Amino acid sequence: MDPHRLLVFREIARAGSIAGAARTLGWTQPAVSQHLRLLERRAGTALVLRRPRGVQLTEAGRILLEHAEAVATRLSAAADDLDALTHLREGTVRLAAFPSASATIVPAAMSLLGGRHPGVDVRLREAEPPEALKLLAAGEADLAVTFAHGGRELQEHPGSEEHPGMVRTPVGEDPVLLVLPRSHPQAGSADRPVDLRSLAAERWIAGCERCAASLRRACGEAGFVPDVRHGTDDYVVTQALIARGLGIGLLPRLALDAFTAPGVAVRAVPGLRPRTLYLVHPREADRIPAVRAAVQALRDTLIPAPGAP
Amino acid sequence: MDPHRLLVFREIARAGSIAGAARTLGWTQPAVSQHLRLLERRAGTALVLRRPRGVQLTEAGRILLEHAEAVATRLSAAADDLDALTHLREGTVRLAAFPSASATIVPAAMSLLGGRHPGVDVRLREAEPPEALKLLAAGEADLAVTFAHGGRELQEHPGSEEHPGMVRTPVGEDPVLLVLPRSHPQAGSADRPVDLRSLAAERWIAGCERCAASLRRACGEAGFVPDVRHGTDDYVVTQALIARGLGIGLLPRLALDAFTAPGVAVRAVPGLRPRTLYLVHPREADRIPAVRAAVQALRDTLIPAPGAP
DNA sequence: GGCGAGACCCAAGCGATACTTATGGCGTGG
DNA sequence: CCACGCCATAAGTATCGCTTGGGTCTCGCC
Repeated sequence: MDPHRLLVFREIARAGSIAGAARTLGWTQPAVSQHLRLLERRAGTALVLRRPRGVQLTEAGRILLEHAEAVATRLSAAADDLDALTHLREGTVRLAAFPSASATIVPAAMSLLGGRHPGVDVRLREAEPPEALKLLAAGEADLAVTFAHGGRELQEHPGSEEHPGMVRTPVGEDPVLLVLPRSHPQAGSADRPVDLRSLAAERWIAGCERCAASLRRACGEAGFVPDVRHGTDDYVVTQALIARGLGIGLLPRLALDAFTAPGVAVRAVPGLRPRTLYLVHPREADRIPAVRAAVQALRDTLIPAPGAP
Repeated sequence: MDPHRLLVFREIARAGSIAGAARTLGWTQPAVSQHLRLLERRAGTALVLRRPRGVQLTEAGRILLEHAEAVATRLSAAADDLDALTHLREGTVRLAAFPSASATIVPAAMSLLGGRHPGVDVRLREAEPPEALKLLAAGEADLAVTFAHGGRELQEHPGSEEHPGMVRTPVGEDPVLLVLPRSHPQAGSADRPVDLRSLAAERWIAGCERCAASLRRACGEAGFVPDVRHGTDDYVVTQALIARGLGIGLLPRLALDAFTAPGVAVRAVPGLRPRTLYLVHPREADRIPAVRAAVQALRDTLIPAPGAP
């Protein structure tokens, strides 16, 4: 049952004649006639009776016409659905982002995207970079916002981040700042830069594995090994510990944008390498309009930062 | 939205890979790949993401797959329906037949057909030949059982029976018999043939227009003009009048097979031309299996008359 | 760690399919 | 009665679609 012939048959039935169908199709009459002939041969029964003023459907023709109409309706619906997706009247983007981004730039980008394409549905799942990459690989997310410590030239060992088939584009840097208790001797005079070497005797609070590694590397370059007393991924917990004088730590600016505890002071440390922010998605995912639009919204939020709050 | 490509896409989705779809289709891999590429080009969005172990559907692909499944289901249902019609598991024949046939041979043929093909639905509409031909021409009947008076060589004027595009095949002859009251002098001695000339003084009861014309022609050849007193199409009415001695008449054997009044006698008249029975249908209607089967059942009932009651 | 297997893409060639052209039959209406 | 509309058939041609023979990439296996 060749569906193309079925649609030609539908035109014959609608026009009431083979020549009429040929006109609406922009074909010649024998072309339509041959389609009908082959269709009747496969069917094993006459589908129309040739009458002087055109053709008349047989019982088989009437039944076939119902199916043809149903097929045509489905094809039209499919085209409509695809059109809605390509023109962003519909669509879904499953976004995975790490916590401090999920609290700051991602909501801003989602708002921007929602204004541009109200029909596009963005679903956020908060996930640290390694987990976000797993979600991408498993097909459970379309787009991930990740970060990596160290400057752009200092990339970590391949194999962990180098998921095959994923493209990772840097979209900005997030400076790493020193967080101290307000009562700390170096908490005042925000203009004067802090030398990391002056903090060799401090007790430290580290974050996740990769953040702790970044801390150790920075301290190592400053000539000491940090005395890490506590560890937590959560930047609210980190600041609560710092505010109580239980240690000091490094936090990226995005985390501090999301939340800064009243009892802490924030200072810049020259030479401290920022973390790099990335958008990651499967290689061909940028051919999905909704993903492309989400990428654009995130870039517009991050790169020129025209109206980000 | 090319439906053929849509079905290829369904195979890709089902197999989970382009190469797998190619295997089930018996094609090479690039063939399937090209179909997918064109489909994605027309769609304006990626339908699958190429992954190491095959492909993974995007949102657009998942939606398209639903439509593809629906189309495939419809196509399969269409093929099934056509198969049922061609193999006579289903089907409808709208039959038009004149009254005396409708009471005799048509029920027998319908019974025969019902035994051969229980799924075929025959719908009988009783109609005199001119009306039956109108039903055929209007497409409201598929097959007509008609008759024409006069031997096969003596056909009436064209234009009335010569409906264009209709084929008329003779399927038997129906002798015309003389019907007398039992009290009539010539009612006895059934073996002796009756000479029409001996009935010149009788009062006659005529049937329909064409039957009356047939009567007049037969009497004219016998050398007299019949004294027609009454007229009716109904062979029961005719016999009621005859039984009461109100006239005599000619009736075909089929009518007498359907009903013979107790008060009448039936005699053969040598030289009286029988009426010819015909099956009529549109030229191509014999390419409709159900019609062909109905024609065959009617012929089997009429021609060798193996088990006709 | 190099290397084959599997999956995919691209470009080019060829063959089958499908549409066109040309012609004739049939029925209807001016 | 002839001209027109509708349909069928046959042959030609052009397009589409599948194959062939390259290549890249990832994974898994020695």
